[in-house]
Amino acid sequence: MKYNFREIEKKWQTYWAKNQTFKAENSSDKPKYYVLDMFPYPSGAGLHVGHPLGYIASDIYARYKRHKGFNVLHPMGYDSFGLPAEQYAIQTGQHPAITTATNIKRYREQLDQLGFSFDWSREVRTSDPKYYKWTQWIFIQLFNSWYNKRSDKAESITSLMAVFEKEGNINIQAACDEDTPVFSSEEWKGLSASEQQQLLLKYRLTYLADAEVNWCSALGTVLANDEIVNGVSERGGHPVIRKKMTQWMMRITAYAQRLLEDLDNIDWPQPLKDAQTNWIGRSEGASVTFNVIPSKDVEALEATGDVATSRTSVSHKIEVFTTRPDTIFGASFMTLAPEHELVDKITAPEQKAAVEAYVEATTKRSERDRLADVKTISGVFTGAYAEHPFTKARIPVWIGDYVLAGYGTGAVMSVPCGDQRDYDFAKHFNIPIPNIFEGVDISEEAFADKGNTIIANSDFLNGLDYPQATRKVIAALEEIGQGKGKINYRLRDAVFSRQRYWGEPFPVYYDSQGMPQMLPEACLPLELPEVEKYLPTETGEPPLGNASHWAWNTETFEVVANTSVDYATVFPLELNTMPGWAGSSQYFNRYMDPGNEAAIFSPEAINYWQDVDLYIGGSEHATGHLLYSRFWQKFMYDRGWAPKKEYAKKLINQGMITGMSAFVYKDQDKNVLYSKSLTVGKEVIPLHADVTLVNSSDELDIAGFKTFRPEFQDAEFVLEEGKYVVGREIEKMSKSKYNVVNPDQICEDYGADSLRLYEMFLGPLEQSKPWNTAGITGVHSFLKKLWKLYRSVDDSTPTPEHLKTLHKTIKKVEEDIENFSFNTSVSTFMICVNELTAQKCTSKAVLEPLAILVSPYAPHIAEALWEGLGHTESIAYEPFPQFEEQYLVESTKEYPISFNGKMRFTLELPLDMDKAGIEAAVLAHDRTAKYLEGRTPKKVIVVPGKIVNIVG
RNA sequence: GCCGAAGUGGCGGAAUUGGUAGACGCGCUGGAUUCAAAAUCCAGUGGUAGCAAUACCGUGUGGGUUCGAUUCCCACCUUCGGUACCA
Repeated sequence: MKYNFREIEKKWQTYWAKNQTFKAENSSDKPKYYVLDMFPYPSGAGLHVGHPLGYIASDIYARYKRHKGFNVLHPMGYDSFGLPAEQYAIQTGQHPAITTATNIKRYREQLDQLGFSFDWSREVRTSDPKYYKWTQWIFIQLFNSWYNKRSDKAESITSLMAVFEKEGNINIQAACDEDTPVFSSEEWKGLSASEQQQLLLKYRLTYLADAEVNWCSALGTVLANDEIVNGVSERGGHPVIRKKMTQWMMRITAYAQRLLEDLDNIDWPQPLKDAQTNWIGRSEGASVTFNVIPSKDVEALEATGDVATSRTSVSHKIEVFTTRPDTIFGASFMTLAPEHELVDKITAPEQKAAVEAYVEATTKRSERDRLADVKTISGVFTGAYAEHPFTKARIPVWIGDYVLAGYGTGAVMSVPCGDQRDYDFAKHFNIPIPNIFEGVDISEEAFADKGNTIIANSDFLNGLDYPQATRKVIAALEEIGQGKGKINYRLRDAVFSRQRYWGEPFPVYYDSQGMPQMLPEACLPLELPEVEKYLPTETGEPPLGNASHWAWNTETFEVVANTSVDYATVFPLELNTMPGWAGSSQYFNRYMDPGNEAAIFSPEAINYWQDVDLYIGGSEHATGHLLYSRFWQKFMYDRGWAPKKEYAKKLINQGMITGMSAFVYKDQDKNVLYSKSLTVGKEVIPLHADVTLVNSSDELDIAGFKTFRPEFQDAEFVLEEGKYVVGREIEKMSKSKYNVVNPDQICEDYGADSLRLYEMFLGPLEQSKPWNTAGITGVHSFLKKLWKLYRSVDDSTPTPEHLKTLHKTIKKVEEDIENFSFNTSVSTFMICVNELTAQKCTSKAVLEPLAILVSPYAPHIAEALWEGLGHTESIAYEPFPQFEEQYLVESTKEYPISFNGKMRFTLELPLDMDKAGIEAAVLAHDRTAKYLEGRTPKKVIVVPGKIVNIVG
């Protein structure tokens, strides 16, 4: 009987669905194991062969764990809010929900045909009100929480209010806004309700703030830093500018230190941890306050030369952050960011025009321009001076765009001898460069090596190295009240508002004072309303401003809010929606109890499943989803809802499968296309050709190409050796590059099992690799051979050779799966089948366990073979075979040999060989003999199966 | 610039703690089968020299450690990711 993969795969997919073979229960005698994939955004283009790579790997592991006796949770869902569906709605008017539903249906068909063992009964969709009810719920919890730095966790806002009542905020240590004033219990009580709310906003974990945001006018929305690539939007590549807007923010910075520290406790790829570490960007140093000398005093100072007079009339303070407080005596100027709030206040009248012109020029420059020419040094003197905290010398205050408003305090003390940017700036504007390092030449460049520093010309720091000087100067600064040790993070609070339609609505309304209020939980979900059009309103409101009717639980709201007025007008609702990462930040926990309508998940469910054991997905989410979700998890942990600080023990980044694009070369001026090697010395424009029009020897189907691109109907094709040869280049798989290979066609031609095996066979899971369909015949013919092997199975006793082949395979496959080296186990299967075929093995005792081994990789054929062996149940839960060493050493035994603890090699020796024989064999070993020449070993120590020590 | 990953046949890639480099697959060559093709099966396939046995050279480059290095150390080159004036 022929290997009819179409029939087999269809049959077993139906069987699994019908019998709910992979449904996971929330309790079991078996140990639990949770295998998670990053759920996809269902795009209109459907899946290409690159998408399932991680899903195949996780499916193999999930199936393997079932064979190993675990209760496996392996869910799948859709991250179904997002921009493309909305853009499509703007263009066509079709509601994003319809687009999304259609796309999901298509995704589901494609996923189903690959034979994944997902528990579909737990599917979630982030755009489903039943799901986003809980996204809104988390938002409310964040709003009702503050971060207590003493207990180092998030706590309920009511505990903070209780403290305010009692003693104000004098003893509170919290993650809060920089500008939070100090107040007493009396002052607090004296405030109006909305003034109190205003203050509380400074503490809440999600808060409303005027933030400098990345505004993309083409998309009509703000973007997070990780949604911007090279200064343009990740989606669409539109320009992005800085703009101040009132936005919902997430106080992720409260968790900066814990997000950093806990990286040590999770088994995630080092490059990904490094990316998060850099993104959080912890730097240790000091904050130092410089007093600005009022400009009227400056002239007096110059006249008298009396530095001390300025002490009495200090007005403004400049706070800076520095990682090198030890170099404070080398500070010869200060630089403020052009956006710094003091710029207006301290600029001297005679410099006003120049400063204003400079500020104007910088704000006009787009982020992109600023990035493009980082090498140009620019800046302007403010005419103001600050006073050195120790020497009391006057230091000129400059502004320069190399100082960023968004980092630290937006101001630096410039130490040209110790920092290259300060050095370049000083050189450019002829500012003195005092040298404060012992025995270092700074005539050409700054000296920034803090490991080799001995401080000089620095008063009480002379002769100290970096750590000593740092400690001493911080102590001195604290003493005079002009600074302290400080840890600064690059991580910013996350902007959480998007001016889009297709996202989660905020469960927020604004009261008569304009203060944000959370909807009562009973009103959730606040459903996304219907709108006439998906663009901003005429008044510039986000698309939700077009909504006339909001679908929310009005009755409940009336009861809870105790009002029966027409709140839709009295209480305006928040019109922004949440960003893409909102829905994906707790989905892994929702899978544990997806149908729960009373809670995001039950305590029983999360206490049973705890956390994800294995998470597989792309590394592109390193500083987005994978950071935000860790943040929310820690919040859920702090508030007692989740039992684990980290939600994923182990994470693997699967590599990208790239496409092999094909190019034709058009003459720049004429309608002539040159074959690849004829382009030398010609001005040609490379154009993408559809890869399906190119055969395996890179020859273009010219007739097909003319149909594909009719504008070349009459073009002249210049051939080489009678062929038009295309150029090849490896690029990301994308519709626009015409290099997409579709899994449907491959399933049709070779079957899902072949595709699964081949995707694994392509190379190491974590490596990116180009797709090349040609090689699939290899794994496909392996499956055919496997099928053939099971044609005549009998109860014959396996020979030692059969058993050796089998157990060798068991051992290798198990090791490979545990190490995620799926590519090499496919090779192992091929070797196994070739050997068993050559050995004419028909023994059920060998073929039965082999079917189980193959089952995680090629589940359909494994089920069919299993059935052929006379079983009536699915193979999915059969115990994984155990290998036995004895079968591997049937005829010979391998002795790894260690010589003087140094020399090591492996000898294959007969099992019954005695010591003398082994010694002789060791001496006969040619490489050993070479070394042993002239040195007679006294004895050979044999530890069976382990080590042979030759003592010379 | 900084951080990270990786360089092995014509191609994708194997190689346990340092121990016969190139497993397995693709491709290619030759053969069997066939009227012919597809499919299948068998043999060969890193380079150079040689009829051959065999010899020499070979894991990005140059050094080093070692009886022995794809593997460990140092320097450099290249490619790919991430990040970018972070004080």
